[in-house]
Amino acid sequence: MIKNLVIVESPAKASTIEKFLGKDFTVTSSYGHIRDLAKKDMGIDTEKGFIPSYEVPADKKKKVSELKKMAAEAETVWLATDEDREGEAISWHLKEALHIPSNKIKRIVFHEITKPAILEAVQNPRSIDDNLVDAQQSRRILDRLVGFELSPVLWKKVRPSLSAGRVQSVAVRLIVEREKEIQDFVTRDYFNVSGLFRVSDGSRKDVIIKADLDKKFDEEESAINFLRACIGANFSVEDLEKKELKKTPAPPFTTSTLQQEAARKLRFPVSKTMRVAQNLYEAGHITYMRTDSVNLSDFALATAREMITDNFGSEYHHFRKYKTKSVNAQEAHEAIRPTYFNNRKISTLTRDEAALYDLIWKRALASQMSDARIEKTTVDIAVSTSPHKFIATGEVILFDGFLKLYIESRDEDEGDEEDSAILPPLKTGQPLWMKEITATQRYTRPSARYTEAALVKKLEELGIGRPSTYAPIISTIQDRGYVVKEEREGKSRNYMKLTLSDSGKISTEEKTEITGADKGKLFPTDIAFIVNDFLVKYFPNILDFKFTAKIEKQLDDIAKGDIDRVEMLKKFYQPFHKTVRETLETSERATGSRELGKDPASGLDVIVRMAKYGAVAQIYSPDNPEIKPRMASLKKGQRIDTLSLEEALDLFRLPRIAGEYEGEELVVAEGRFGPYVKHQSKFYSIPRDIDPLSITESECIDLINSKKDAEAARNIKSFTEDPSVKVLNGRFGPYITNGKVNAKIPKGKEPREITFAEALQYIEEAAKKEPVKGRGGRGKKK
DNA sequence: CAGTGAGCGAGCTTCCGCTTGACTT
Repeated sequence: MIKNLVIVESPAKASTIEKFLGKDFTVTSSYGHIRDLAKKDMGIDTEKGFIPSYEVPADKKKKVSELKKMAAEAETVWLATDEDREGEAISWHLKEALHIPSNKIKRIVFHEITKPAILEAVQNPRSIDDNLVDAQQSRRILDRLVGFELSPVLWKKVRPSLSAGRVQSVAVRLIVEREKEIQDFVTRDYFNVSGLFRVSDGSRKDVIIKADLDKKFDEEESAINFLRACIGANFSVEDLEKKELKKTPAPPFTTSTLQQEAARKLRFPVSKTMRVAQNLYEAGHITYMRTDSVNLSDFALATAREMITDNFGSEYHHFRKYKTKSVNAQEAHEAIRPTYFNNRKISTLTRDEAALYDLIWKRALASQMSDARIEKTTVDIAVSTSPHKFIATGEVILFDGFLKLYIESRDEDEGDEEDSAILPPLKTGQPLWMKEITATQRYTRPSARYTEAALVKKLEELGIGRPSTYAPIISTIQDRGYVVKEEREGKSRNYMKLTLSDSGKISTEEKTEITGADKGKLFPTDIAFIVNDFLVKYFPNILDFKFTAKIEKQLDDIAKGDIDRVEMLKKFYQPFHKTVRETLETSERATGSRELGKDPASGLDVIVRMAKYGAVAQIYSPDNPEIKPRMASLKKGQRIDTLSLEEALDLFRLPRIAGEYEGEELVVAEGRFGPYVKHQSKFYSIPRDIDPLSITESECIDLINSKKDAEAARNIKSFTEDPSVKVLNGRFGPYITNGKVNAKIPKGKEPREITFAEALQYIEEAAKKEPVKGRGGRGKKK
């Protein structure tokens, strides 16, 4: 008999809480949601008030029957699921699915796992908030309607098995639009001017300071003119400004900021961050890792204060309460922090766990530390022959504060880091000597492609997705073939560097740099472009970046009891469903077809489009179906949106006939393993250094003969009794084979002297030793 | 491994947000 049964969502949470509550309480967990909409007929009756039909998924059946038994035995059931929309719904589902009578139920909530918080929650039970549950059900139903009506449209109009949804389709849109932006970007070049100046105050050694010109030149000519003007000019300190700056620590981690920092500082993919954080959480080292809150418990604030004063002194402590910025935060948990700040290092952790723990520890503690105070000096350097000025900056840390512990990293596209050195003491009017001035050609850059973490950040800003779904979204869009994470090589590009030296000479140098190389970024696939264009065209409101925010507002109104759930769903579904029906009837099949131009040989049209087995280039006549179209698959790395006419025409240059040998054609073509020559139904790979488009007849014949020679050298002995049985020379020395089984040759036996009978015998013995070779394929393929 | 691409039709795919394990070539 159980007196008090407490149900929470997470088993790790359950064991912690059990310790706080004492003997009269048994604490168990639901492992998240226990029911979901049925798959059949969408699980929603759209005709009659959007009535959902729920069922317990197969992998939850056991858990639910366990919970049912416990609930029946208990005097009181405390539903202690999270204090947010989903948590409220889980409590309601528990009540319904476990058939718990209302008078046995007490609903309690807390958003930090500390003893006072739990005890207070038990003192203040309430009942289930039906409005909040309604809001969750509306969210769930709407997502199902969108996903299960939109996806089949894609199956029909684009390709089977594709998917669309409120969250994933917007994530894909972000990536596609960024890629288009990059494609359409027109680079501009300009010249950056910087100078090195010598400062001398007589007594000490000369000091060199670096300063940048306040003007960028669009033309090489004006850059050179400026350098010329600097020859023999006087340079002096025109103005000197000192300003005190304040730097404030970042708030403690939420799921999204943890994912971003772990990506920048530790190079973790978001999935790894979550896996490692889960380990730390289950071992009791950190608080819950799926949270949108920056709040710290009173216990955490007090222990942080103690830790900081003891280790750095009280001047380093600054009490701070952070407010969540993101609009849709539900704040059911604390920020991510170490459970105990005095656990600086934990010896039992793996390297990854230790690195992530260290990051969490520092960030949480630094958030309670003082601001850093920095003195920033800006020096304007006048040029006697020009109105432009050089500007040098220097920084001195007056008080380090939180910087003692933690510096937040920045993304590469958030602007160049200023190199602020320490400046020597300077006075207004002081002369400076020019050591060198350089004008370097630079190019403007488009926005950077999304990394996983940058996409999470963007989604969070738009209020799309939740802490528990950020990592799964990244996997989903990759699993569905919309996005690939990969490395792409850049191109080399020349730039000019003009240098004026202290001897008064200007030299010009041409240098090269690599541009456009990208690593670990998210790239859209061909199908992503096609699906996105299709969805944006026919379902602009669903694909609107503000769609989720609009829905969230309505869900809030439902939670407040201001609007009715059925009304809200009806208002959304009626026009949406109408558009789905019309799109199915009227829209053209989307192939992402692009016209590239004319084939000079035939005068026919050349297009590139998506076909059944992938992207193809096609030469055809749109007016005359009698002419059979020619098609060729795109090669790896080629994409519909970037393929040029020349590249498309190259695809049709193979297969070609390179000549004749022994009365048969030499066919040159490209296969899965690269280019090959086919002759007498045998295949000969063409090495990398020969271009298959220009390989000659004699080169083909050489290839064939050298392969035949190699095979002859391999063949030690064959038998007329059975031509499949051979003695061959392999990588590890001579062996016997019958095409299926390979056998070793006993020591001391001369390979040339093996008889047919001996060969058969060795093969039989070898077959017994490893009877399952090639048949042992057990495990299922994912 | 060396190429496919017509058309028919059965039966399948698919959403988001809560939670953890169970799996190895």
